[in-house]
Formats: sequence, C-alpha cells, structure tokens
Amino acid sequence: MDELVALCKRRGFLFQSSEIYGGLQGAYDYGPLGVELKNNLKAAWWSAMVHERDDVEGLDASILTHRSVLHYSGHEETFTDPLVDCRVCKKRSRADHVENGKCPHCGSSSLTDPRPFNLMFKTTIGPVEDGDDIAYLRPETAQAIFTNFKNVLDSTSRQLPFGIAQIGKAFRNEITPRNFIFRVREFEQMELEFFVQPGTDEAWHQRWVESRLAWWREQGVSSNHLSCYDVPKEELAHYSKATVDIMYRFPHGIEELEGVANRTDFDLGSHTKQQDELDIHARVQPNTESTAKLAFQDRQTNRWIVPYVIEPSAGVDRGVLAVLNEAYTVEALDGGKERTLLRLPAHLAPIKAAVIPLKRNHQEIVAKAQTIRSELQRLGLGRIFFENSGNIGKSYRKHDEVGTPFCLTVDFETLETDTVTVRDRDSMSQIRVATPELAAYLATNLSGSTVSE
RNA sequence: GCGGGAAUAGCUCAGUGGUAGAGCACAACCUUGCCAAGGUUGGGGUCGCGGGUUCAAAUCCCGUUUCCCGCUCCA
Repeated sequence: MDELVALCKRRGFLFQSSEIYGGLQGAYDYGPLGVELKNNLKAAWWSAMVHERDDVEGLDASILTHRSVLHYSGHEETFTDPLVDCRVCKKRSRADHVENGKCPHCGSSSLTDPRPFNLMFKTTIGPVEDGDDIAYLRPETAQAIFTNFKNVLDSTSRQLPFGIAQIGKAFRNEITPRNFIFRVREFEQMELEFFVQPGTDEAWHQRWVESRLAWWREQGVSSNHLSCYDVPKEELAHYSKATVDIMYRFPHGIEELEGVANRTDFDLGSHTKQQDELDIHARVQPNTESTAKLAFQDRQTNRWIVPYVIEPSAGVDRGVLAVLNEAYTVEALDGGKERTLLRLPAHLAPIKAAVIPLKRNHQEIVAKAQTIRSELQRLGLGRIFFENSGNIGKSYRKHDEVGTPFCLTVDFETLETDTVTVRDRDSMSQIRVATPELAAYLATNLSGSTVSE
C-alpha cells in the first residue's frame, strides 16, 4: 500500500487535499493522471450500465438535498447517534445503551457527556442562518433517483423492469477516515437503481451480483481477489431485505468494493404520497409531504404497483484503488534490476500512447514526433502524450509506471521509411509500424478488452 | 474520540543544543542514441504548524494538524 501511495503522489494520481495548509482529513484530490484514470473508470461503468443496455436511463441530480428527502429516507434518524466515551476503559458506546450513567463495558461512571455524531453534512441555504434553512449534502446518490422516479418515468415511458443510473459525489462524516482513498468523507458513487416487479426481485438481485462481478473483471480485477459476502440479517441497513457485498482484497484487508442491495419497495414507498392506497410491503413512516405517487401502473390490470428496487452501488474511489492495486506490478529484470509498471487495461490507462523522439535535440525527429502526436490525438482514443525527456530508457520506465500501453519512438529510420518503433508495455517487445497505419493499430489494440481470469 | 508511532528538498533519508546536508529527481547545455547512460552548471527547505525553555532549538518541553497501527464507529 505504501509503495502504491508513493507512486500515486510522485506521478500525479492522487494528492492529500488542502495539503499546503496541513491537509484535510478524509479528502483527496485527483491529479493529472488520476483524473484521467477515474474518468475512464466512470466512462466504462456508464457505457456498461447505460449505453450498452436498453433498459437504463441516466441522471445527474443535485448534491444539495431537501431535508425532507433525508427525513423520509430514514437517514436523519439512522445517521445520527449520540455517543459517550468511557474515561476508564476507553470504549465508546451509544448513549441509549448507557444505563444509570454506567459504562456498559466496565461499569465505570466516568463517562463523557453524550456527543452527537451526525454522519451527514449539513449546510444552510441562503445567506441568513436561522435554523429553518437546513439542507444536506447527499449521503448517497440513490435518494435523488427515487425522488425523480416519476419524472423519469413520465419523460421516457419506461416499462418494468428498468433502471436509473447515476454517478456523483456523496458525503459522509465518517468518524475515522482511513486507508488512503478507501474510507473518505467526500467520495463518488456509481449507483444503479433497477426497478422490478415485486416477486422477481430475488432473481434480479442474483443476476446483478453476477453482472457486477463480471464488470469488475473487465476492469482488470482478478476474480481471485473478489468474493461475495451475504450480509447477515442483523447487519442489514434499515432499507434492505438482502445485501450481497462484493468484497475485494485491498492492501489493508478484504473489504467492500460494491454493495448489491435489495431495497424492496422501501424507498419509493417512503417517498410516495397516498401510501394507504398502495400495497407497500416495507415498513415506512407516514408521509404527509410528498406530492407525487411513486408507483407504476400495470398496463393490463390498471393496478398501481410500487416496484421493488435492486441497487448495485459501487464506490468510484474504491474502484480506482482496486484497479491500481491490481495493476501495480514489480517485475524482476536481468542484471538484478527491476521495473515497476501498472498493467492497467488499455481502456483505463490515463495515457494511451507516448510519442518519443529518440534524439531530443534533433529538429526533424522532434518535429515529426509532434506531428504524429497531434494526428493521433485527433482520433479521440484518449490522451496521447509527447515525451521528450532525452533518455529513451527513462521514458519507457516512466510510462511503465503510469500504465501507458504503448510507446511510439520516432528515430532516424522514421525520417527515411516513415515507420516508428511501437513498444509494448507489458512484454517490452518492439515492432515497426508504418506511420499511416498507427491510427488503425492503436484503435485495434486499445479497445481489445483484457478480462482478468 | 482514546492509546501508540511518525513528520527535515519532489522522493528516500542523514543530521541528539552551535552556519541546512547527501543520493536520486527536476531545469539548462554538451556527449550518447532503444530499456532508469556520462559530464558541467543551476534552482529548490523559515526542518508540518503555534507557543515555551535557552545566549543559541531541526534537536528539549507543551499544544495542534496530518498520516500510519490498534480500539471505537461505519447507511
């Protein structure tokens, strides 16, 4: 982990947030290469979950969230726990578990006053704070999908089953941010809420678990490092009937990479009006404020159905960490040397190809390399990098370290035969490719998906 | 939030009270020309931050911030 963190900083993937002022706990900034990698991962998700399916719509909702949304969702209640600390045994307990002012662990009465631990970030709307203008930064992207359910349904005429997908920031005031970008206070989620007929929910749940595992493998995550955890009933979130966590062997331990939850009709049932007229299975609190009926009218029977929802919810930052960890490789070379490389799948690589003049001060070679770079950049394959460090070996090693799949070296022969050396990151093998064929060569070799076994 | 450890150049670190250092990296120029090459020159640090002790603090003391480990917490 430490080596990976060091590489991330040295090469511009990730920085501690507000670093020059001492750092802000639980917040990280993505640098020049990190933002490319992260964007590529999100694009891969969007492509798989929205574009390649015919039953999912996209959404990009606001982060500022009306208080009532998080009231009826249950978050206002479940995300706030008054806690007390014991000065003797140093354990922390929920205030409602303390009886007669005695520590439930050691019986000592030397306890701190209850302090509220609100896991949601609160802010005020408008310039005057008077207590009534509270809004929350969303603790999950899911809620806005539920509150927009009717809007999306009305504007797209969808039939069940269908889904709404969203990628975006979410905020949780974690007590202990830790483990690099694994647990942070500001993070990004890729969430799908997939609405299904009640009764078909369990089958869909299983399908989505399998589908999501396959997707992670396409991002270069070995199935040896992935596992599923059926969350025991007593650990389930307040909205969940069943949850399967997709676990990944992170450097710090096996932890959740994505959760696939069966949220039943809890969310739509919580946010809908006319709850009494609908057959809601989940236990929801009475809603007196909602103005929309969040239900689906069956075309045959004309009956209103509150769909069940299956939620595959993945952490972008955790995904980036998993993908980096999988790709990070230290390879022994002849002569006792070693090289560090990121074996990223080509579609995730921050830089798709580096164009390198063999001789830094040779005007013709440098000019030719510039021309090749800008022509390849126009193809829209991703970032093509002009690398002119003056040392071919160092250039190769640098691009190994940031996961660039191909290095294209422009040399004296290029000026005569119009060919370049194409050097492959993983095998270090080199071939000559005619300059006019580079576009086709890269298009073919960058799109080939690498599925890890 | 509690306990322990850490913080000196971009990185890895040396420096135990007396002028801020090395290697690598970076920049310029020269040489070389396909896997971290050599030479010359140069830039870069109020030693995490704030107090205190002292003639004098990177160094000792207190506080604080961030990171790491173990608790606690984790929809």
